[in-house]
Formats: sequence, structure tokens, C-alpha cells
Amino acid sequence: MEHQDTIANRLARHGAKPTTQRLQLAELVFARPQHLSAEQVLKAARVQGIRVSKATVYNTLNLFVECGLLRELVVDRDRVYYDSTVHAHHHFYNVDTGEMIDIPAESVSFAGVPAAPAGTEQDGVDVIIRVRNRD
Amino acid sequence: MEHQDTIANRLARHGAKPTTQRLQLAELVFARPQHLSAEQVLKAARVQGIRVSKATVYNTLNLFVECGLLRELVVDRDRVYYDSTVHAHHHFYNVDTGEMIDIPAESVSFAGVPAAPAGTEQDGVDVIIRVRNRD
DNA sequence: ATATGTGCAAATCCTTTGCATAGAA
DNA sequence: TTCTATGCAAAGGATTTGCACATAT
Repeated sequence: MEHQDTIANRLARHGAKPTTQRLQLAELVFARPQHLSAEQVLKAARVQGIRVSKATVYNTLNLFVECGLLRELVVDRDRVYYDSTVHAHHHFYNVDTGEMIDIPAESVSFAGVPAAPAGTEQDGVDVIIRVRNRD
Repeated sequence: MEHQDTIANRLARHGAKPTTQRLQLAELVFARPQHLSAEQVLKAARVQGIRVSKATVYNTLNLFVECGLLRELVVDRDRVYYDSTVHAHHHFYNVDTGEMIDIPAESVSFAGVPAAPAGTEQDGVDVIIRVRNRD
């Protein structure tokens, strides 16, 4: 599994062990580009027969974020979403359903973006296009 | 107080009464462009001698959002911020400090933004430029 | 009068934490 | 072994809610 090698290496570089739960959750999460909450990951894991606790799901998702394997999406008032796509890109955010859809970074271009404030450096740009259901 | 007229009208249009607390909180919040959490509003109110409960602060901020007087900013993992500037604009977000700085909408221009997904209509565009402290 | 709003405390919900057990090196 | 991870239940923190009292029209 090409993924598990990458994951294991990435974990090792951060001093974390490639445990069963971590590798299984990785396989689940990185199966395809998706935006999942911790609760959704837990549920999906249970469905797939992965034995894992809620605490470990949270620990693991946070670890993956630290390792740069996942991107945290804080857009919803109630819960954090984890984005399995980490390279720069943007999102449609459906305020009615909470659904998020990826927009490739290459398709969008900016002009006139001011420089970062003194003493800070740019970390990334997120474009969130809020949409709502047509009634 | 020019503000209170506007606020009162806006509230009336939404079937809400211009109570003492609402008008006082409005004066506090709309004093200048700022990004405040509910807790910060409560604290500031107490400092200014406004007698108001935590529940009412939350109720009022939510009401103001419904009335289009405030914009909810969900960027921080731990709490929601309320933006006293509602017309379209963007933000620097300091991931280290949580601080947010406004960027006028006019200064930024886009190209290549895809159309909203089928069945939805665009509600707004948020650009968040994440910055971090230079060490 | 009468419908609404306010305040308090308790309830909720997501997320984190403490601690004993299990697992990896 | 020895350090780290897991799992459970309990704690934590922001926000909401239920209900009695106060207030606006």
C-alpha cells in the first residue's frame, strides 16, 4: 500500500508510531478527496469494522494535521472538518447543507492582495464561496 | 443617536423590540469596525456598566446576525467572532494570535471563479489570508 | 393587557484529558 | 523493558435552553 509507506514515514518524521489505528484511519481518510468531521470518521471506521475509540479518532486527526497530512477546515459553527486534500485549493461552502466542494487553486487568480501585516508572513490563502440552495 | 434609529428600524422589520440591552449592545458593537467574540462583548459591556446577562448577549448577537447587522466569522476553532462590518470585505487572520484585520473588498479582484454548483446561488465570497508571526 | 425579552442555572454538544491497560521498538 | 498509544469515562468550554420575572407597546 503506497499510502501506508508515505504515512508511516511522515509519522516517523514527527516521532509518532505507525500504529494499527493510525494506518487504518489513514486508509479510510485518504481513500479519496473528502471533507470529514471527527464524528463522521468515527462512524465510517465503525462501519468498516475498524476498532477505534472516539479519543483516538480525535488524537489521530490532530496528529495528521500536525504532520501536514490533513488540513483543518473551520467553517462550520458546530464542528471542525478535515480535508484530505492538503495542497492549496479553495471551496464552495453550502451554508444550508454544510457541504463543501473543492475548487482547484489553479482555476482562481487574484490581484491586489495586500502584503501581510508587519511582523507576519503569509501562511496561505483560503477562498470560501458561500452558496445557498435556490428555493 | 443616529445608530439607534437605524438599529430600532432594523429590529422592527424583523419583529424584534428595541430593548435597552439591545440598543446598548448595538452602541458598543457598532462603535467602530471590530471583530468580537460573545465573551468579549459581555466583558466590554460590563466594563461600560451595561447590565446584561451572558444569555442575552448571545441572543442579541444572533439576532443582529439575522437582521444583517453583524456578520458571523467562523474561523477560530474555539469561538465565533462577530464582525461589525457587514459590507463585503476580506480578512487577514493571524493563526498565532487569532487577530483579524480587514481587507477592503475593492482592493482584491478575482478571475476564474467557477459558477455556483447546480441548484445553488452564490451568497458571498470570503477570502481569508492566513498569516503567522515571523519568529 | 399581552406578547416579548431578560437573567439565571442547568443542559448540550464537540473536543480534550487523566489514568490504567495494551502495543510498538 | 520502556516509551508511546489506546480506550473509557469524566472534565472542559462555548453556546443554547427552560422557566420565572421584568419590560415594551
